[in-house]
Order: sequence, then structure tokens, then C-alpha cells
Amino acid sequence: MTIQRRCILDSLTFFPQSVFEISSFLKTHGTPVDVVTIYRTLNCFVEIGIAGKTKFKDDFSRYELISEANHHHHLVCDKCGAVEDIPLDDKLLIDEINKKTNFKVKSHALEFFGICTKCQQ
Amino acid sequence: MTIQRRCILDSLTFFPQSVFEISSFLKTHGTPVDVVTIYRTLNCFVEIGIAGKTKFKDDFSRYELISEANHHHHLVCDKCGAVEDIPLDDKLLIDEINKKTNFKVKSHALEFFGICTKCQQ
DNA sequence: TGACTTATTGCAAGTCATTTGCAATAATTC
DNA sequence: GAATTATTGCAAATGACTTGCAATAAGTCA
Ligand SMILES: [Mn+2]
Ligand SMILES: [Mn+2]
Ligand SMILES: [Zn+2]
Ligand SMILES: [Zn+2]
Repeated sequence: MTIQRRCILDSLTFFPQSVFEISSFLKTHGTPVDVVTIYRTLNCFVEIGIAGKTKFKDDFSRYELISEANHHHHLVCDKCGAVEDIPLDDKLLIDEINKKTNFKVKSHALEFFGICTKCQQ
Repeated sequence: MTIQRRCILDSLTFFPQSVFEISSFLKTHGTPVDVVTIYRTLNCFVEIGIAGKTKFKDDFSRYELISEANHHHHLVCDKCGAVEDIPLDDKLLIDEINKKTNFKVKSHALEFFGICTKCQQ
């Protein structure tokens, strides 16, 4: 556990952030960390299961904290790119899959694209 | 409408394929087309709404035909990468979102990861 | 504590999917 | 069929991400 790793961990949220965003945040909060270190650390966090990696339509990865208690899905604005967290009942869907196939579901990504509240005005 | 575009359109399926796969297919079927042309054509197809672009965990894009009548979702095998199409009733989820927020959903991607039938043996 | 071992950092350089510039070629228009 | 316009394919650029490696910091054990 190093200073850099602690800072990266502290800057993670349930809101998925890009490496660029994390890097900017750390720069303006007194502890600049090289992007390479951020990449390596986040990959490590994903492997040990404390962070999740997501990719939306733009093509860079976003990272967020993972917790069983906080399972949720994402509403992504097509206009401004804002991401909203939303808890959804995904049990029915998984039951449906189990009924129809014998694919063994281990994880899932439910993402909805559209226009956020702000951009509707 | 050129020969190349016709060939690319004909090689599309409801099964999402990578540019590499489409390129290989065209090479072994008498009509090699430059990958740049494939990229440009597929982007065009996506813009006019006849093709869909998907990204799974590996990081290259996959393209498939789109049709209202054939709306479906994907089961992606974590082991072999196989993709299975599955129709799912997503109405309830979207209703749930409309009830909880005023985000205006325009499209969605429901992807399930796990182990396919073959890889379970 | 301090010498020793091991893991992490940061820069530079490499990789790989995708995009862009541009001249040659093909399709469309008149 | 000549003139206009769009599409092709090569080479080169881009941009997110990874890797090599020497310097530095953490952890270990007397
Ligand atoms: Mn989230
Ligand atoms: Mn499909
Ligand atoms: Zn928005
Ligand atoms: Zn499989």
C-alpha cells in the first residue's frame, strides 16, 4: 500500500470515472500521480475485485467502486455523457435466461442510453 | 452503392462480428476489401441505422444487422468469447426507469457474461 | 535502527484498433 | 461520353492502453 494507491482508491466512487478524470482530480488535489500508475493500480483493483471496469459508447474505460450492497446499473446521456446510477430489479431477466437457455450467467451489464433530465430542457 | 458496400452488407448478420472477421470472410469469398473501407462503410451503416455497433469486454467493435422485428440481447461467454443472441422482455425494466427517473431512454444494451453450454462440459 | 530484499513508481517507447489525408478509381449526373 | 461527385486503398496519424527499465519507496529481518 503506497501513497499513490491510497489516493487512487480514495478518488474512486460508485460513479464510473475515466483515467483522465481521476488523473485531473488528483492533480488538483495535491497528489499528482502518473497515468501509467493509475492504469496499473486500477487493473490491480479490478483483479482483486474491489473495482469495476465499464466501457460506454465513447472508447475509454471507466472505473468505479464495487460493492454487493450497491449493485446498480447505468443511464448514460447521449448528449452530455453524464452517467446516472440506478438500481434495477434484474432478477426476472436472469430467471428468463435460465428458463430459455443453459448459459450460466455470472455477471451482467445493463446500460440505457438516452437524454438526461438536464439535456431535455 | 458499390460492390464493396454490397459485399459488406451481405456479410453482416444478427450475430455481431468484428472488422477482422468480416475482412477474413470477404478474403475467403472472392472479394477482398480493405479494412479501412470496411470501417468507413460500417460507420456509415450505423449512422443510417441499418447496423449496430457493440463492444464487449475485449476491445474491438463488433457490428451486426439491426431490425425492429429482431430486437434481442447478448450472452457472452467469458471463456471462449462465443456470443449467443437471446430475445428478452425489456419492457418492465424501461417502465421501472420511467417510474423512478425522468431520463428519456432511447436505446439500451443488455449483456450477460458467464459460461456457455459448450464450455460447461 | 539500518542493511537487504522486494514491490511500485514514472518516464520513454511500443502496441493495437481505429481514423484521416490524399491521389487514384469508380459511380452518377447531365 | 465528358464533367462532377463519391468511394476506394494505401500510408501515415491518432489515442487509449501496455511494457521495459532504471530509480525509488515499502516491507522484512536482524
Ligand atoms: Mn455506477
Ligand atoms: Mn446479436
Ligand atoms: Zn445529458
Ligand atoms: Zn464458451
